[in-house]
Amino acid sequence: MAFLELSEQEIIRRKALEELEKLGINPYPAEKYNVTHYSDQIKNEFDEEKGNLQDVTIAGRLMSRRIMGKASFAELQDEKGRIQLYFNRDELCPGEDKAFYNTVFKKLTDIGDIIGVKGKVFKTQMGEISVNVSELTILSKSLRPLPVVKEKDGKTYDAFTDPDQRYRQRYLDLIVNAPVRDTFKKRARLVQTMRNFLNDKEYLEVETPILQPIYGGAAARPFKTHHNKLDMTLYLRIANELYLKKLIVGGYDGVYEFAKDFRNEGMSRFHNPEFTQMELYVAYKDYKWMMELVEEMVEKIAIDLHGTTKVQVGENEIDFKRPWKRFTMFEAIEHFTGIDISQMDEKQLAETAKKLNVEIDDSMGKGKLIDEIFGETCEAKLIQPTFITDYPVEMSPLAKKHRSVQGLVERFEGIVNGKEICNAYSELNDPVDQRQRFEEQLLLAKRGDDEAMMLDEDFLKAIEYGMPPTAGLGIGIDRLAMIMTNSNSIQDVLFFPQMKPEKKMQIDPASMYLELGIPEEWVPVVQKAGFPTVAELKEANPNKLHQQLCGMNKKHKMGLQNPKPEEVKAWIEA
RNA sequence: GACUCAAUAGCUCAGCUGGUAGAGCACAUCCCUUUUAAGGAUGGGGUCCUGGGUUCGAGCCCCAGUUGAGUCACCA
Repeated sequence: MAFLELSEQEIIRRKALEELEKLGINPYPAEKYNVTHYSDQIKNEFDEEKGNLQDVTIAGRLMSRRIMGKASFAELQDEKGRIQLYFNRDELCPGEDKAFYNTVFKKLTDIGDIIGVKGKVFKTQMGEISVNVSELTILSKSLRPLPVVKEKDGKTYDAFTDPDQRYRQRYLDLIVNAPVRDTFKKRARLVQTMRNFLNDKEYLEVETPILQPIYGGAAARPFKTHHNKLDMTLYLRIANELYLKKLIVGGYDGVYEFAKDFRNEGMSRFHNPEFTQMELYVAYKDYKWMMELVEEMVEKIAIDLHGTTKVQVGENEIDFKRPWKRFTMFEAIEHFTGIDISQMDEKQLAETAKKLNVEIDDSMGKGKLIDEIFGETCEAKLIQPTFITDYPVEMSPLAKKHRSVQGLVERFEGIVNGKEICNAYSELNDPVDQRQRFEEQLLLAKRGDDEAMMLDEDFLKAIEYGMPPTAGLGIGIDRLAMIMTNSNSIQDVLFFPQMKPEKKMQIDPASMYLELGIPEEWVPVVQKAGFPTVAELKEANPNKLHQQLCGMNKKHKMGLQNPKPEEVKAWIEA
């Protein structure tokens, strides 16, 4: 009953599929197809004077067709780009029988089909390098029409832009919007550069559990799940910090992991429930050393991706050239507000926050207040890469106390384009202090902070055996990818960002209709008539339904035998 | 979670004060020179997001819902 749910264009394509099969052409052949060239290679290597590339085979998706009698032009898109194809009837069909050109190519091939062509490269009168096709193979017939996007001089016509469709059907976005493919290549390159950089330093890439009995290492709400056999609650990790530090205890001097983390929080253009973070821990180092590593690594990524340290992000040109600006948190606040809060107590901080229109509540301790003031007054103004150092101890239960300033820890965040991209500490390796900090977190939790950390005995046990002084880093790969690809939303650097499921119309299976005595061929017609469920059918007016069904039979020329009115009545009353 | 905006043909979008649903591309038919957003002519295609309401009459007005986007909140 295809015509009831398919669009006209889909029906036409299905018919073309049948026609191909009738002609003995398999629209989905099993054999491998020997591709010799990519589109970009042909465009780069072809030399009219040399007359090279006289026998090439390429494969890809047909993106446009211009048919003019016995000559046609088409565009083929492969992974590397697009190239024009030229089809000439008499060259494609040298003999008497021109059916292959007239029928198979002209009628049964559509935009979106995956095809392979063999031919010789030449330059058209318009000067475009093209392949003169002598052999055409259909490799996969496309049954749905593709959005058609056209381009001229960098101007795009009828762009495929609906974000809902682009994210839910990312493959379409990738087929039709070339810059999207490039964004994800850049993201892959970014990860590769980072990995090479760390491997060159002989740090060990490791994997640690995603399902964790106690979540920790960050301030966030987790996803909760359940293991049936063990009958226990498990959490999807919010960070992998504590496991990586256990590996430092175990004697590796440098470990890192590209980790998918999961946080059960709101979504926005900067937040997806699952996101990727690279965490790195290096023994015998401190946070100052780590700052230099971050600068060097990110600068290298910028150069690798763009050939320069300067990257255009929205309206800002960001320069990742070392060294980056450095501010302590108190300096930054003083710089942007003119207020020195370094000596204030909790009460004074709360008053200052109010004065600066920073929203606060009673659950906030001294550290949280300072953090809020910073977040409100400074963060968005830090466009060029900047390190903010020396955070209040209350906000950083896993960081080592500052070597010279009371009440602070040795911590820094890297801020670029007004957003945090990384977070690092001199790791706390004093087990007595660590236990105390966890206990303070418990107090915060009692005060109402639902992101306070849980006390992790297992982790404490590990560092009680002794962990070397260690520098640790977490760097947000998605955020960094956004900056490096000039993407406005995290959804643009994730292939499949989290989306709400589309609400599907409920449809009862055909068997339920058959039980009512409805002939099989009429079931989809009844459903299409506005009764997708048996329950709804039970409410129908039999006379009206009967007329509706006969009407549809006529309109769609289905050629079915109309049911009698009493039969329709019997279905409804069955 | 709050507020604002959006949803119409396969795609991009018009649609006046409430009165017979439109364009470009895509698709089909016919003709046709190596064309460049690209040949020409003709034609078909709609659950106007869903469900209610107001009205003689709703794509348009009102209410509720679905999905998306933006801003804010939480957060990396």
